[in-house]
Amino acid sequence: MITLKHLAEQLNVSISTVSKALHDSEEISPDTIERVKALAKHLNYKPNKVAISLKNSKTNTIGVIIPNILNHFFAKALYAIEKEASKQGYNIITCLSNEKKDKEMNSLQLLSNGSVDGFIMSMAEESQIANNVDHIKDILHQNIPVVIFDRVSESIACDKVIIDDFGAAYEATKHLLSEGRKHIVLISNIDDLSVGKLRTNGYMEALSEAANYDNKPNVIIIKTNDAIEAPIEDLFKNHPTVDGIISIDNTSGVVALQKAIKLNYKIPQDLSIIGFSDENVLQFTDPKLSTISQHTLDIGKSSVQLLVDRLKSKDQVKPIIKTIKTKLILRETTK
Amino acid sequence: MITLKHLAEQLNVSISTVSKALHDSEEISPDTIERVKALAKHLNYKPNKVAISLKNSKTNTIGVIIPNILNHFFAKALYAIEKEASKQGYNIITCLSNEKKDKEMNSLQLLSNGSVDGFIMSMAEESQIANNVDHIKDILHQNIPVVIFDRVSESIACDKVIIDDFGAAYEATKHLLSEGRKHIVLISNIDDLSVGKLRTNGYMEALSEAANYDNKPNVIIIKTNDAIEAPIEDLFKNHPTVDGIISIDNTSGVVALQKAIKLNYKIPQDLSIIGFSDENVLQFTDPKLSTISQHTLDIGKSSVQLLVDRLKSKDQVKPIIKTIKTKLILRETTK
DNA sequence: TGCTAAGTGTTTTAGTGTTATCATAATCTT
DNA sequence: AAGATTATGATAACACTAAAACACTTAGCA
Repeated sequence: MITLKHLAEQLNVSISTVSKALHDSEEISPDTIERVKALAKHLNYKPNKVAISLKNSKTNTIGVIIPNILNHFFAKALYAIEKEASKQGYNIITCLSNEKKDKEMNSLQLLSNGSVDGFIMSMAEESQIANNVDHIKDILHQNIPVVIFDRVSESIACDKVIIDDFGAAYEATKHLLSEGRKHIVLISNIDDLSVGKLRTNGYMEALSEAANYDNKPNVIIIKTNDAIEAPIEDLFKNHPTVDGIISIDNTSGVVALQKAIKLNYKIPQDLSIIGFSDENVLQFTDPKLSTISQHTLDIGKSSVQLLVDRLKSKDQVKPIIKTIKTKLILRETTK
Repeated sequence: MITLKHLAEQLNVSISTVSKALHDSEEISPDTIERVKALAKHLNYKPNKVAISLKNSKTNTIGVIIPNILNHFFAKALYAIEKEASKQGYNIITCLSNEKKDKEMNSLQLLSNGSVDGFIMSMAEESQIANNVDHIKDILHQNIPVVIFDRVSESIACDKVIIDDFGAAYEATKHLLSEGRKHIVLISNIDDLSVGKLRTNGYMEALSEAANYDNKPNVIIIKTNDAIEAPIEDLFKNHPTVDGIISIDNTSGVVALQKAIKLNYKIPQDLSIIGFSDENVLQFTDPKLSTISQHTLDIGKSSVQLLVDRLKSKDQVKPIIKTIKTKLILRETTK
């Protein structure tokens, strides 16, 4: 690795002269600047990032903690985070908590030793179920900024990026009601998560406000590691009259669609289905699934922007909560 | 941030003493060691990673360059890489080339300034089409180790992790032939990639070896950004007698399955379909897609192991090419 | 003309946090 | 009292940069 020292020795000048020359300092003669730059280019000199980080006490690196990269929502969020971070001159160190609180805690601890300037994260399922957030508060106490997106906790005072989960499910339910649906079921395999509960509440509220809706709310909860298919098959067996399904996670909707097709439901004539997710590989279903789009790219981008703003501002601004608009996208599984 | 200096001042000892005490040096008295450790723990001292990296000229960080994180194969590879790296005490800096050669080159350049000890990457589509690999060779010339997985180039001499693409497609084709299929079509939307070409060759070879197979090979190539659905609909329209489909990417197989169901093909009686990919969300199709599993977790894990070995060994071992076994997994879309 | 003041281009020094090496002082053996 | 042992401290090095110091030249002015 070429260093300032190498350049200085070859040019018979001091290290600082080289440093200043490379920074186009006014103090250095044009001639020297030129000679230094020529040699630097010739030897493909690159300033050592580690040394600069040490000097400046900042790394221009963001720690990103993702609960589950195999979940398309998080893959897309990571995509957006990387893109915006890169644009702003930051690298990202990626950690995958795999929904484990211990791994999440470990990653925060390991990177809070000067490795990163701040964190962007979404909470692991385990942390969220137990509302176990002390490890995150620890980081904040060390004055390392944290931005949490999607899966947040009210007990942490930091910047957050969320969507209006309640409103999104409320709107989707309203839509099915407006289609004249009489038996609307909600399917969730994320009931343990904050966002899951909020979305369920939105569904409940919309139904309770509906004047001429006679059926009781029907929420089918699928536990995290259970098979998705069996409960959905049971649903169609026990309640063949179901005519509206809202899936509030990003897989059960597509499973419901597959099963309904297999059982010869006419979609959307007999049955409407609304999923929850950005467009993704599931778009290849036929008919195409109507979904609530979370605008995942905006979520990722906003998270980076909040963090970068926080890193740049010296004075303590109080926590900002940014809500990203969702959009009900009607494709072919709704009337 | 708490430093050795802080501890030293508070304890009225020198910085070296503190450092030694924290490392359980024999030179330091048990009493002092205890006092130092107590205070360190109390103040939550963590050795500054950046300073240690500077001192040791190594970062324990791996740069990972992924062509497309929205592709399930790469998401899973990243998952495996992160897991193994974490186990071996390395962090990963993730860069997404988004199939662009420029972004790939940029990431390599930006991180080759001491930010990472080595790279794990899979080549961007652009780089691979043009066999544009000088930027990767540059890194190798700087003595920074690189491991390339899946999408490789023969003109680069470095460690690689690949699968037997030819053999995998050959075996799958053989299987369909053994089912007595008479019109086997191959669908590919990765014809520009090295792996795509190899897989296609495997299919061709298997067919050419088949004694009583009368149809010509039929390869449907879908260009990267084109819609997948139209060519597949055309296939069924123009060749309704198709009775075997091999998809060598990880999406077209599931689209073919959807379309076939819609057209009332009985699967697998009338038509067998084999996809190419690990299990993923697509497992929710009904019937379940038979696939060639790439053992993506092994690919990621092996990549990390090769890199770590390379980083640890002083002497130049010549490049290692590791081939991961694939497995034909027969589910419900094959007889 | 001679002195100071200002300007120019460079080097020296110090500091970022850590650790390895060498030095030193105090205590203990013999 | 010389030598060994024990505990601690000082220094240098990693690569870099900001600030201070240093020569040297030139300009301004009595």
